[in-house]
Amino acid sequence: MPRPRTFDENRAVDAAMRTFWANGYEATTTEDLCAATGLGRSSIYNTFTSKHELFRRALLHYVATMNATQLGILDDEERSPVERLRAMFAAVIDGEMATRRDGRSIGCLTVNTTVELAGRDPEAAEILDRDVERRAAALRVVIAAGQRAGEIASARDAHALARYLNAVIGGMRVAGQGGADRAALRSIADTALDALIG
Amino acid sequence: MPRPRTFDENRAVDAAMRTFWANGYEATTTEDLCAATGLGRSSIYNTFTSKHELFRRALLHYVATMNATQLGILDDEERSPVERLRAMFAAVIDGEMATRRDGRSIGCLTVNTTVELAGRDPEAAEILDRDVERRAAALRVVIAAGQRAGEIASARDAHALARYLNAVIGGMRVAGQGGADRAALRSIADTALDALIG
DNA sequence: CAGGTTATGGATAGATTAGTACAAAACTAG
DNA sequence: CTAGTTTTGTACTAATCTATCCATAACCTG
Repeated sequence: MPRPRTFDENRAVDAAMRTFWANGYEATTTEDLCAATGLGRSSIYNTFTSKHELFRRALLHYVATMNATQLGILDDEERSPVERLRAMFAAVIDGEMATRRDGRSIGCLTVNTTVELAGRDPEAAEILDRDVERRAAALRVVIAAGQRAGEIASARDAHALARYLNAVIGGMRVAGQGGADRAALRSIADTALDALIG
Repeated sequence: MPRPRTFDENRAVDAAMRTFWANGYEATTTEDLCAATGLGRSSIYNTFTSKHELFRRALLHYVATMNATQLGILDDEERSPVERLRAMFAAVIDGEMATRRDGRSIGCLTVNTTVELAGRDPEAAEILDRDVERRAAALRVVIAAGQRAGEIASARDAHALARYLNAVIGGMRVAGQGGADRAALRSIADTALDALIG
């Protein structure tokens, strides 16, 4: 009996995600969100209750989709461990290039949110912490497999190497926002793997 | 004949810098800046003309002081090249620990600004680009010296290695804001150097 | 087709924002 | 001590921000 929605909630969250991603939380206005989603204020507040809650949904959507793609690459049994790490870096670089405009990328929403909000938004911080842990766990599995197979020569434990690779990815994201091009990012990734392969 | 200022302009810029550093550009209000500097609105606008201009001054102050300290470490002729790189990482880690509150650091103002503003603030972007270039240049000198001395085994050219180290530093900054503790940051730095030393 | 329920659009509220106007205070040079 | 200049505090403006209110439209079920 109720009047049904004329829009797809997931599409709206996706559009909001892209806006927050490109502009950050504070610099995104509710009107920006209306324009991006094509919805009116009423529909947005009726569906998502607040800007902050819509952001939370957008961030969850991001980690569930974008970063999940990277986890899929790490889980790909078809490739050897090091090949998976290379593929993951390649995906990061492709992502940076895909969002490039005026010589700079918009980076990664989780990195951007860590920098802008983690210190004063516990809800966002919790989502980010969980995501980091998931990524680190996936990396540890691949690294340990690589060590067993002899592909990874580093004697450092998988925990430390996973943390390190996570940091490198974050650094590449910042570099992309700072204007690094594909060749620069590729050379960062290649160099980073030297620490594992030797 | 004119009435003199009762405050030190540099101290005001420094206080503003810390506020922008901790909270970001957008989330810092002019009232925050009044509270942090101890000045009234009139004094701030009379001296700095706008929030944006004060931010520009604060960012310049940051790169001139905080990052200059790191450049000083890289130029320290007393130490061997690799020792300089280790000292630089140690300084980064100490900096992250010094601004830690509630388990997270506030990172680095240049990284934070790259993430929050570089894409839509050409003035900030220019300052950041120059700073990255200065840091990369100093790193290249140290790396080349290390390669000549045989301390750095990597055959990659100094440009690529400098870019890589810069990215790692940025990644450590993000990790610090994400909650990484001293041991975690130290392990990232140590692992990162494996790529140069072998 | 009618009744109940929700979605929607437009107007609006209330707070907060960056920035300004202005008068009075304060200082120094003569 | 006084004239001249700048600083400074207070009050204010105008815009913008998030969020809400309410009347109307739209839809499904029975």
